[in-house]
Amino acid sequence: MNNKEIEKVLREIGIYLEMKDIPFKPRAFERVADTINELNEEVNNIYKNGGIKAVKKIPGVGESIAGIIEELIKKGKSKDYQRLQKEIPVKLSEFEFIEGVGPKTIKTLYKKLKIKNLKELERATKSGKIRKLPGFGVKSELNILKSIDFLKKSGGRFIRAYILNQIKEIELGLNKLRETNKVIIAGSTRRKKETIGDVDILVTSKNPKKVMDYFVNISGVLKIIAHGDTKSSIKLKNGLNVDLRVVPEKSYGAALNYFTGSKNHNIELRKLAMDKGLKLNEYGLFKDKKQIAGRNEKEIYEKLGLNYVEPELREMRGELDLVKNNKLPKLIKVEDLKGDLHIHTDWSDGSLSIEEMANEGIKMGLEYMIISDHSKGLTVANGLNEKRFQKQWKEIDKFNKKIKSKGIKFKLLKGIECDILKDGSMDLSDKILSKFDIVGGSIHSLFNLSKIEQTKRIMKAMDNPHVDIINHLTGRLINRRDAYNIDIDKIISHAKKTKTILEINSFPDRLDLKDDYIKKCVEGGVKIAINSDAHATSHMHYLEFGVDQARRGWVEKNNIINTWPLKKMLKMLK
DNA sequence: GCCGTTTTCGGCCCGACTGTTTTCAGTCG
Repeated sequence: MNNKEIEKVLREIGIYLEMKDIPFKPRAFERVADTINELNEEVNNIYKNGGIKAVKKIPGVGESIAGIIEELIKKGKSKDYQRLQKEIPVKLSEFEFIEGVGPKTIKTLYKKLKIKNLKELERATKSGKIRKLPGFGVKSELNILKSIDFLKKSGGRFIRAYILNQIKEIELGLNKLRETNKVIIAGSTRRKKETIGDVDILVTSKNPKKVMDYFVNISGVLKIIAHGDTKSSIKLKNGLNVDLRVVPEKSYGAALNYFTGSKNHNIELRKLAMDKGLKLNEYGLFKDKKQIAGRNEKEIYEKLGLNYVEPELREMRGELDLVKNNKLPKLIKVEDLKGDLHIHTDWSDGSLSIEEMANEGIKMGLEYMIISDHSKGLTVANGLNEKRFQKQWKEIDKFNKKIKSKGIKFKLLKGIECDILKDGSMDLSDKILSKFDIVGGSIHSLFNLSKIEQTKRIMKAMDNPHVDIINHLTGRLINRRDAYNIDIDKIISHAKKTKTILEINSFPDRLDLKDDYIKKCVEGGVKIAINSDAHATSHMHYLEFGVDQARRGWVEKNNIINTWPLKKMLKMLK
């Protein structure tokens, strides 16, 4: 069983216990499910290497849950889980995205109407049976129906980079209001997560009602979910939920901290406050009834005896242990990038010429760019053979000469995105690969090899003395395609051994490596490049999202080779 | 069910909003 499956069972056990009104236990299961969701390592491996003792070291896992996990790994099932399923045979996962329907409601629906899945819920809603239940009414029935309708149309999370402009527009509108003072996007958007479930906006204002009235009436609203004095929530036509909170100025920092999350980071902060005899909520840090901090985030951390923690780090991945010793990383910024090592042109599947792409790089203030078109194996992308590459080099030389004569400090380099073939050999010969300034290797075929084969394939490519970088290592497409099956730890340690650089591909639906893997690279001393993989000039600005991803992986400037000046960067290659 | 450099027992983060009630349970973040 993999982590996702184990997580699901534990989370559902928690929901079942909640249905049965059992106190505290649901939280215990939920907590472990959250932890496993964010775990870097497969629980399966932890168990294989260290047995049940190692499993118990996972925070929140004790005697009982460790037993359940062992059972899941050994037998693929859990007696406790099965017993609960038998008692209330409901497809919990189908109800997950129905707004306003939680454990207690699911239980009532089952007990009174024998509703076990979404289909039966929809039928009952349409026949007006729900409104007759105690505690329900016409409105709750309608809400459930709307929620089901919506789920059919969309579902899932949004890629942050693709909806950022829409969010910024809402932010701008709020900023223009006379009644608002501070306006800031909090939540997972501020933590720069690759995908976001909803948007949290925070506003300070002396006239919250006006702000709320404006907000629920902005254009593009499909439905008003809540409309209160200090909190409102809307659903936009594309399905995105946006929450707005208004707080007084003196609570701005506390509220920002609270609504930035993550939830687990906040919970730990509150516990820290409690240890000091204080209370932390979204209105401030309090000693008895007196507010001692909360105007800004920094003073809250300070009063808790901590340095400021950047939003990207607030995921309970060890940041609160490190911050106590002043050992948090100094995160990379987008201005630190001096070059882009992965650019396509109309020589293969890009849409613009070498010169057009290069000019955009100059405009962005980059000092160098690698032209890295596809190799011949990728025929769908008009990949280049040796002859065409040699022709392309002449054009690159010509451009560099022209630039130099104009006195512009910028250089184009000769690169390639070379296909890694099934057996790990490269699409072009070593002889020609040796002539490029920089060689990137990519997998564009045979995504479904076994874990052993795929891992071997990539490791062999790394062994090639000319392959400097592995591009988009795991091949995932967010919301569309899973990563290939690889042994990430083995590959990262092989990258270190062979001095191969790993790419953070900045394309919003790739963002490959993902943050956990980036953190592993940093910890393992593997060098990284942040590249745009641009096929048009607009894509070149995606570098920003690659940097965001890097920051979530605890990356400092020094970990990234394209923060170095050209000469030094080239020295870091094989 | 989990956890502990005060604790192996007695605590467990906290508040807003809705829809149903007529003081509150359920949900959400």
